[in-house]
Amino acid sequence: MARTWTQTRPNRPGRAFRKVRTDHAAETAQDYVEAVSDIVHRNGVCRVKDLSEHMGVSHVTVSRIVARLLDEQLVETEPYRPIRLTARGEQLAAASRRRHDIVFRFLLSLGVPGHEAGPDAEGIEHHVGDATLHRMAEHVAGCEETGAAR
Amino acid sequence: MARTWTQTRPNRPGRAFRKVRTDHAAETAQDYVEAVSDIVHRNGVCRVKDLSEHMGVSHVTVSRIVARLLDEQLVETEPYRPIRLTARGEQLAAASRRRHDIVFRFLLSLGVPGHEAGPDAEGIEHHVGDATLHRMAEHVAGCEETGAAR
DNA sequence: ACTCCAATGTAGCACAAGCTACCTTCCAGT
DNA sequence: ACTGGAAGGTAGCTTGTGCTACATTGGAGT
Ligand SMILES: [Mn+2]
Ligand SMILES: [Mn+2]
Ligand SMILES: [Mn+2]
Ligand SMILES: [Mn+2]
Repeated sequence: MARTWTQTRPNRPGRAFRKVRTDHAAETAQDYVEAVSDIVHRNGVCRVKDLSEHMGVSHVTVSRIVARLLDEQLVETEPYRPIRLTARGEQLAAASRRRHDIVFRFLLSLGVPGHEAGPDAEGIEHHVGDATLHRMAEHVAGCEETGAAR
Repeated sequence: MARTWTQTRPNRPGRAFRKVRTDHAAETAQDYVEAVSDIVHRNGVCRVKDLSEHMGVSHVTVSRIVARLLDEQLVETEPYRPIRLTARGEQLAAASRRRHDIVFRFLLSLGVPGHEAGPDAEGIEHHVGDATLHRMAEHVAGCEETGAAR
C-alpha cells in the first residue's frame, strides 16, 4: 500500500501563502465599505465620483466593484444614484475602520512618521490576525498611558 | 480663469491606495525569489514542483510566474530544468529575506504566537516602508537586549 | 536499451481589477 | 422648459493569477 501521498495535507509555507491570498481577496471589499462610510459621514452621500477620487482609480473600476459589493449585499444603490451601506456593509465598515485605526495608531506609537504610517497601515491592516491585532492594541494603550509616541 | 481642476494632484487617500497596489505588484516576485533561494539552500536545486508545493498553487501557475521572472531577469532556467537565481534575483531574495525576518521577529517580540506570526509576516512584509522597517528592527533589538519576547 | 511515470509544458478557461473610448442620464442655471 | 456638461454606465481591451485537462519529456529502474 506504500502511499506516495505527494501532498495530502498542505505544508506550512503553503498555508501561509494561501492565507495571504484570501486576505487579498477580502481587501477590496473592506477598503470600499470603509470609504463609503467615511464619505457618507463627510458629504452626506457617497457617489461613484467620490469613491473614484478616494481610491485613486477610474470611475469604471469603481462602478464594477460597486456592482460586486451590491451582489455581496454590502451596499445598495440604483443607477445614477448615491451608494449607501447595508446593515452588513455597516458592520464590515465598522470592523475595518477599527482594525485600520489600531494598525495606524500602533505604527505611530512605534515612532513611524505619519506620512509613512498612513500608507503602510492601508496595506498592513489586511494581513493582521486576531492575536497580532490584540498585541498592537495593547502596545498602543501602553504607550498612551506613558506618554505619546516614542 | 476659475479652473475647476477636479483632480490635478492626487489626494491623500488616493496616494496611499496607489502605494498598496504597487506593493502588491511587487509581491509575487519577492516571494518567489525568496522561495527559490530557500529551496536551493535546502535541496541543492529548485524545481517547479518544489515551488508549487511551497507556494500552495498548481505547477501551471508556477511555470507561468517563472516565465515572468525569467523575463525580468530574476531567474534563469531552461524547459524541464531546475530554476536558479540570477545575480539580480539573489539580491532581491536577500533583501526580501531580510525584510521578512525583521517583520517576523518583530511580531514575535510583540508577543504574537509563532503560528500566527508566520502567516501575518508573509503578508505584512510587502507593505512595510523604510521608516517602519527601521522601527521594527529597533524594537526587536531592544527586546533582545532586555530578555526574549514579552 | 526500454519503458513508464512523475515532472513539466501548453491550451484554454475564470475572475479581479486596471484602463480608454464612447454613450446615456439628470440636474443646475439660464 | 431647455440644454450643456458633469456624472455615471457600457463595450472591450490588458495584465496577473488561479484552475483543469491534456501532451510531452527525461531519467530511474528494470
Ligand atoms: Mn482601511
Ligand atoms: Mn487597506
Ligand atoms: Mn516572504
Ligand atoms: Mn510574502
